[in-house]
Amino acid sequence: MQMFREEVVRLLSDLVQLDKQELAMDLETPPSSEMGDFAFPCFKLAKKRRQNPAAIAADLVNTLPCSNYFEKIEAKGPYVNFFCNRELLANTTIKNILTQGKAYGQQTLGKGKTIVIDFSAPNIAKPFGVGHLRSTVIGNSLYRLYQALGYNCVGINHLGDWGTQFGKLIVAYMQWGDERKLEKQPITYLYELYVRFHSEAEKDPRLDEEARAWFKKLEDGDAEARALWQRFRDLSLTEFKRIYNLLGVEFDSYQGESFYNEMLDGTVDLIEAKGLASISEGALIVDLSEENLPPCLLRKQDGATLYATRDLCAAIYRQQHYNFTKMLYVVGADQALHFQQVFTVLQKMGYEWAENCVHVPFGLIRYKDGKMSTRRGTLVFLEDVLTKATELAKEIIQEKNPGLANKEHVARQVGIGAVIFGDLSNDRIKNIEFDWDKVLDFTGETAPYVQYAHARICSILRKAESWPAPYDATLLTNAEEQNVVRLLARFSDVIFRAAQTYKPSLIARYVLDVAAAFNSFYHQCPVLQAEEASRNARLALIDAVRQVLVNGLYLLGISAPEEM
RNA sequence: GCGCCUGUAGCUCAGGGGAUAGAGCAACGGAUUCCUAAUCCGUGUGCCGCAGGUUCGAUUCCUGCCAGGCGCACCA
Repeated sequence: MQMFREEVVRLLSDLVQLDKQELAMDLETPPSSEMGDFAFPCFKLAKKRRQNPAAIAADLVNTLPCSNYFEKIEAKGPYVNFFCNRELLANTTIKNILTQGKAYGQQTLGKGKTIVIDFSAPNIAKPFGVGHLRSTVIGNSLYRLYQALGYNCVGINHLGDWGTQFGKLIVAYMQWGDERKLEKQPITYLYELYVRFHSEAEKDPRLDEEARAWFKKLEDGDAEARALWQRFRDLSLTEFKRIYNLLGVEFDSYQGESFYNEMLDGTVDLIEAKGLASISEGALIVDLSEENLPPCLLRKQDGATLYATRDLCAAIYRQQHYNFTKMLYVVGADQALHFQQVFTVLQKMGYEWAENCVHVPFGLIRYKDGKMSTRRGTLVFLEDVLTKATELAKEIIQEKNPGLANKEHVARQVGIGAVIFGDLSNDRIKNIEFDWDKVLDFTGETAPYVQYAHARICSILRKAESWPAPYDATLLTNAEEQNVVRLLARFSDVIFRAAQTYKPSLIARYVLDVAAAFNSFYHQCPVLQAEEASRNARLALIDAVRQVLVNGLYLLGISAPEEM
């Protein structure tokens, strides 16, 4: 597609007083393929030349030189519409996909640059709820998107393994703890203790004080506190890794908040040395009133550090350690202010790279009656969701394709794929109302829809005798074939835009479009039954679709079973 | 009160300042001697929250208002 775009720019730039950059920006995709592949709007020229845009469009069409890239260039109202040479488009697109394979769509513009992505970051000793799914799958997808652009990616799971909550947990465990229960179902049990702590603390505020004291002890290296903390952390991490394994998510680093414990004093000293810190109401803060922000708290009255302190410390450490050109924080939109404060403090400290830190926010998962709360115990466990989705997928397989080998495995791919896709298919900024019926719906705009298209293609390719064979993609000129080809040609543009806007949803939408275009084609055009030349061209086409679906689903962190 | 985000079909949502605003779900009707019917085709629905502004052109950008969500000092 790029080569066609460049050709349009080349053709127009001789006739139009606009620089090539601006020209390329102005090019549009017409609303319907009947209007061509590229459109150049003449409104800007109309102003410059003080002439009717439609007249300019007509004029341009007459004076444009010929090019074998386009089979037709026509004026339609104020637009000049370019129709790609169908044979050439089909031929280059299919050839590119089939020769590049998994690499199709990838670019190299990030070569030599490092991007740090901070995502998932569940809290130790709390169950992995559906709320954490968002950060995990969005972050994972961004990781893969930036890899596809050639960046060196570092995925960091900034575990919530430090903070006052451990004081609470230690108090709760020492008061009501049961060794055997902990052994048996660590996370669930720790969760129970956590919920119990909060309900009891409402009656007895002294518990909160005790919790704060124990966290202080933990921070000061108290052996008893430390041992309990280590135990909770190890048990939790084991369970998290099981979930990540189900989701197919990996990290380059599990350095959580606790990792920075030893460096915190140094960070606070540094901020003080720069004259940015002050005491307010007994706490150590960075005043941000100049920036119109509430103060950033570095130390509580009791001297213990806070979330912001650790994030500042971590950012500085990561810059030194990874020398990133960009760092993404995939964290809920409810923490927007926090990141604004942290980034502002970094800026005040004189770090120019602060501007390369980006908060990638997303909406909350909510119930009909409100936000999910770990404290109140109104949490849906992610593992339950994954299990139910997998079971449902298995039932459907049992019904539709009882002879399938590997049912278990495929059911997991489909069920979990559906859950991931459900999260990724809409703009991340929107809140999601958690609804079992929707999570467990596999029809319409879902992962199974895309996976099914892929499985069908694989099935045809399996049945095709004497394939691969030489093919002539220039035969792919009918409407259904061209629709598919045009979409396939656009893949790398979509990857670029999705990465640039941090929106995996664009890939999800794209992959739906490709699957839909294929399904239309499938019902309209026979492949195996077609006369030989056409058969081979269509086999090449669907093989290309298969590859793009695999690559696209991969970018979302979803697998593509060959049968389902 | 201040700040950030959201408002598009009955529901859930797409929509790169541009041409006639689109999907899925739900409803109804059709398609399988043929490559997986988890599919496809058809039927209709919109003061694009409201009011101004910028622009040749605004669902898209700006301002104000309304509604909902979130946040605003010792939680993360």
